[in-house]
Amino acid sequence: MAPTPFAAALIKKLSVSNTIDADDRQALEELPITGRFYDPQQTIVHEYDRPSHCCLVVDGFVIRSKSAEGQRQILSIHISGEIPDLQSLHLHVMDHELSTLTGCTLGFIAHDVLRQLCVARPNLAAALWRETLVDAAIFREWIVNVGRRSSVARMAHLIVEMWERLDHIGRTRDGAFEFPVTQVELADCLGLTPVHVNRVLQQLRQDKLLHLARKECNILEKGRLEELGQFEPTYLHLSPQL
Amino acid sequence: MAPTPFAAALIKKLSVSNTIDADDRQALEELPITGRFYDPQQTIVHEYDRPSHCCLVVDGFVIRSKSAEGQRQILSIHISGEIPDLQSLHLHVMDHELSTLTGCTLGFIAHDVLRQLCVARPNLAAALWRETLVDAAIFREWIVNVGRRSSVARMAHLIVEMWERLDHIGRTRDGAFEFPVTQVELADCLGLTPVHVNRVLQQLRQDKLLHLARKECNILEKGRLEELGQFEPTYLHLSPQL
DNA sequence: CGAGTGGTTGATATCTTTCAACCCACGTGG
DNA sequence: CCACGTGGGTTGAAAGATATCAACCACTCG
Repeated sequence: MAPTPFAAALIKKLSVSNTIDADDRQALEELPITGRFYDPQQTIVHEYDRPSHCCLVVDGFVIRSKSAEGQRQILSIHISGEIPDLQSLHLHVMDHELSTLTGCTLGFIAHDVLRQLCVARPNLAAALWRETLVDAAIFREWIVNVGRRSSVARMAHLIVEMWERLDHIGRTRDGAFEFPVTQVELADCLGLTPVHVNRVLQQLRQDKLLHLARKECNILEKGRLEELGQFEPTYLHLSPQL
Repeated sequence: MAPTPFAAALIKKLSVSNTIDADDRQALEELPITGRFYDPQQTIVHEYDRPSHCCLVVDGFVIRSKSAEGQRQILSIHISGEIPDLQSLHLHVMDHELSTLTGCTLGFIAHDVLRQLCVARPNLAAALWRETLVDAAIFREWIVNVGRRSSVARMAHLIVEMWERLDHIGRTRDGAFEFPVTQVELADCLGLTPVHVNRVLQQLRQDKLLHLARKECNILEKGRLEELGQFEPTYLHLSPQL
């Protein structure tokens, strides 16, 4: 059986932080996944839902979010190969919303199937657990980001994080990556106002650190951006050894 | 064998959100755990450490934190029965610091032992995985807290969260609970300044919602505090059904 | 061509921080 | 038993960062 693009994305992403052997790989390739295309800005799973499937991102950007004081806070941005609602395997009620940022190709995997997989292949169970732990590590860093960094540093940190994660699955090209996000959405990631995001981006552009426009992000000075955002990649755990 | 206070705390906490049967319970009671007392403000595990044991909180308060722009951000507060560095089972390098807030009785469990337990008792593996997922859910709520809520709402939310979590393990008594935390530490939880925390607390005291003093927190009007902090308990997943 | 979405701008308001001082309770040592 | 040192809490004035409001601009799509 030829590997589906679904399994391929999942395997590629899992392999970044986990050791996946041939048998694991085969088990993943045989996983029944039903695909579906979603338009931008669509809700995939609502808060309080009790999903029976997990959602695998194959293409596009997916976000998790919840609201407070009428404003939305984006909790995480998910990219190809990730399973943003993997937690629903053990946390039955959704405590936040899952939606598409851009048009997305998604694959849905039944919870039962995943549970069986975890029993049959403990190594994959550990890998999936680990993925949720990396998720949590990123949440921690986002707490620091909105809690303790200035608006410019926040933006710099977010951009470098996205670059690092996308780079490890081969979705960057010389300092640039596709990032079709509006300033309103950036504001929702960073706990800022859209107007202020605009000004922050102008400053970063002026300082020749970053150019974000037309669904594309160009990093001009990665080193200085990292410094500005105090970016320290340990928390991404981008290697099976870490 | 009489159950140690270590196992007892762990079982009590796990039972809040998980279904633990008699065999599970026995397996937990037989777990080799070495106890140790820690003074307040001591580091248990440093950032970049590679721990070989997990740390079980039996008594006292433990925090996870990391720093940015010279300021500390507290990421979570852990209470009796929790294992704050359970993630180190699969994430080998610490991306943050673990330390005591108060004097603490801690129990240390070797990673190997926990891994064996997960293999031998899949139900406990699921329970532990679930605990790390609840952790992540709390991180998400904290992102919302620092990202989108006003200083007063932040404080209200934090206090109600602590009340709920402590209440479920029987550590509250009529609207009050032990909470030996300084204003500086609260500031580090909420992404605020100690001075501002002081003013927020004064306002909450004036409005007769809350009185926090002498290591004790008195909740005067739980309903209005919840409203003020927009507290919605789903994210705590405080029942095996959720 | 017109509507709509996303981006930009300037003026002003608000919230939170900063800084510097002061107070109070507690514990310790002379 | 008092004097002092210390940690935590409190206060006021001023500065700074970010939010708010209300326009306006520039594409793109139909």
